[in-house]
Amino acid sequence: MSKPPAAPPRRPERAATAHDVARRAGVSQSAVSRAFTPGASVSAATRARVEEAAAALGYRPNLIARSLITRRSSIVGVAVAYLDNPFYAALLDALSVALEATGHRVLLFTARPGANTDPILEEVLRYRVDALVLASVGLSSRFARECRQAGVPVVLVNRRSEDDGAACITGDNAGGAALIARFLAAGGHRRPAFLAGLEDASTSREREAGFATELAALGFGPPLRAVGHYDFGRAEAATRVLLSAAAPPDALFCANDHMGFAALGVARREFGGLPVSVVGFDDAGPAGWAALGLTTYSQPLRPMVDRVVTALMRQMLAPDEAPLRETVPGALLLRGSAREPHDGVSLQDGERVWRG
Amino acid sequence: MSKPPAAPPRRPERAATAHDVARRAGVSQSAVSRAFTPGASVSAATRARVEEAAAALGYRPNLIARSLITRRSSIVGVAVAYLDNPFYAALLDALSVALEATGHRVLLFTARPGANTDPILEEVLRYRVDALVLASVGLSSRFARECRQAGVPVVLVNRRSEDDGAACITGDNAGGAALIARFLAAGGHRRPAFLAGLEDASTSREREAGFATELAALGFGPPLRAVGHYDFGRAEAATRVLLSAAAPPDALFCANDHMGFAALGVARREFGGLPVSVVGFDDAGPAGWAALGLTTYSQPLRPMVDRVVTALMRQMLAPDEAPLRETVPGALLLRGSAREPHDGVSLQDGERVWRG
DNA sequence: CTGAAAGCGCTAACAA
DNA sequence: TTGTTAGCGCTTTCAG
Repeated sequence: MSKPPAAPPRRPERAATAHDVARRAGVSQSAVSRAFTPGASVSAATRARVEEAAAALGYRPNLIARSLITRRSSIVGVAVAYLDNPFYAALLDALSVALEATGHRVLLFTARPGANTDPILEEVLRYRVDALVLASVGLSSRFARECRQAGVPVVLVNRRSEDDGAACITGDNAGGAALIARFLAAGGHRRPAFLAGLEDASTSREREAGFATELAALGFGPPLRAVGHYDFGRAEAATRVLLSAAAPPDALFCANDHMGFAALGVARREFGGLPVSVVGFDDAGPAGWAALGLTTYSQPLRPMVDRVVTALMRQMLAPDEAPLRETVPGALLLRGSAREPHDGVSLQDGERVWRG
Repeated sequence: MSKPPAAPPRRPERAATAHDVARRAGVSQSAVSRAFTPGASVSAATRARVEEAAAALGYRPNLIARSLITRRSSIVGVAVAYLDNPFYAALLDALSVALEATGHRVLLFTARPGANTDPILEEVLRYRVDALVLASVGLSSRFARECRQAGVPVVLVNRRSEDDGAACITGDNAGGAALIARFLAAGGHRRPAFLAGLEDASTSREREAGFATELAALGFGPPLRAVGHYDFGRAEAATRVLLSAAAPPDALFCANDHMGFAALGVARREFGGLPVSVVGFDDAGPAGWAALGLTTYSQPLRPMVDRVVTALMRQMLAPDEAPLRETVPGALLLRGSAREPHDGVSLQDGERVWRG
């Protein structure tokens, strides 16, 4: 007769607690706590016994319980819209890495572009996050006040808030757009057009204003215009409308790269005979792919993320100082999707750029 | 004399607690708790008084405290590698939405491709997450055991684990790769090549095996081969090597779309004269962009995410049942980057597909 | 350096 | 339906 197979190891009813470890190690529960607290004063002997018992029991300190008492969760709430836009995916990636380096975790909230984000933010505050980062997500002034009252620092990325209680880190929307206007003019374009994102997004508005103002200064009339709502399909449709016009534009500045990719596809596949320059904004990953090659004004990821983390830390350490409001300069990267002026092209970090 | 400006409202030392609300509403603290618990029995009158007091004090239930006692955090840990790969960005987006619909939040962990993920997972378990989703991230068998002991369901996406304690949801690696082999053969290609991802990733290995096996069955010798490590730059370099050979391949099956985009760029920009078909795997967003048009075998996002959520729920409700292990079938989407056979092309949901 | 004791803010029996 | 009571697992004084 063979022995019956051993019963599978029953999962314990509950995870081991500091108490269990203490009992097994023959020390007090607070000794266990201290053994797992970096700076605490524990003798080597105690620590060793605790560690052994902890290992035997598979003990893992409960961070939930810890944050209850320390009132710090080490969690940063991050709300992102447009995760299908590679720029925001990359931003989230970089942000997550940077926050992990400061000992924080990311609690992710995906916001739907049009929708009201207040309920989401309401929810995230219940988790007692240490801070909030909103990437291309709006913040109502009511909610900004609530966050201030709750003592939760807020950093907006790529959005400007009316409320000055929140830090804002943005790319150089106005400057970049103006540079693009000069670039297109210098390249000999006569009929520039603008493809807008969401009408109520500060990014799209600032880029359009910068573009139109500079064009006017250069003696152009108001540019042609269509709205892509920061949506790929709608940007394709808008591009079709623009290029089908009796007098189509010879240059198209898209409010972001994501729409630029859409415009590029339509221009190349459906209007192949028509020479139209396409310029984007962001320098999202695919813009640099050889198969696409989208000329674009960059929002440099690393510097922006660094600023976000700095702003966060500053507000956590000195809540009474004014929040950081910074504009991070980018560069106009020449990738081939737009006809270029003869002058002003230079090399920077291996990339061809235009300085004007 | 004008009055001095009113002092800015001092942020309260601490957030209001259920106790504060109770005192103000003239009820017990547990009444407050019940007023904020969906199914609890509270009279309309009590609820009204509580809600009023809560609103006045800006009270927000502390979810940390709640999870301490309920032992459920409503948080799912999600570890993702390759967020720069649009497929995984979209997967995360869809997953986040699906989990929010089931009342869960996503605690995000970004894993670096090569690195050991155990320390990260160790950390995430301390947050007492209700479950763990690993997207293209490995799970050591030691860690799989730890999760089982801790009672934390684990779902792997696009990874197979040796350990059968974790649920696995994958695309049809073998079937898709075999279909691609038949597709290329039917299209008249003579020298197919394979661009591998990471050598130790189950995705790349299964796709290569399926491809090579089917080619052999069709009478081909072993395909040419290069390794791109699922990295854009290295995939470009590998493509260059393949296409520079004395007898270059006339078709290139890339282990994923991300490398396919790299290959497409190199093939089109650097080897324009050379007719080489490129096929990917995933159907990542840009594959469908008109400007790129990558023919690829899809891993359908929604069905996969649905399965992930199902697997998660099942393990949370019935921890003793065997975890789900499912392969989600895709389709070979014809986007123009590969020469096509005359026969077998059909239409499905507005997409041209090849069924073989 | 160590242990005892007092909570963090909340939920969940249990009586009333 | 309500209030009372006892913790969830941990950190943090405070004595010793």
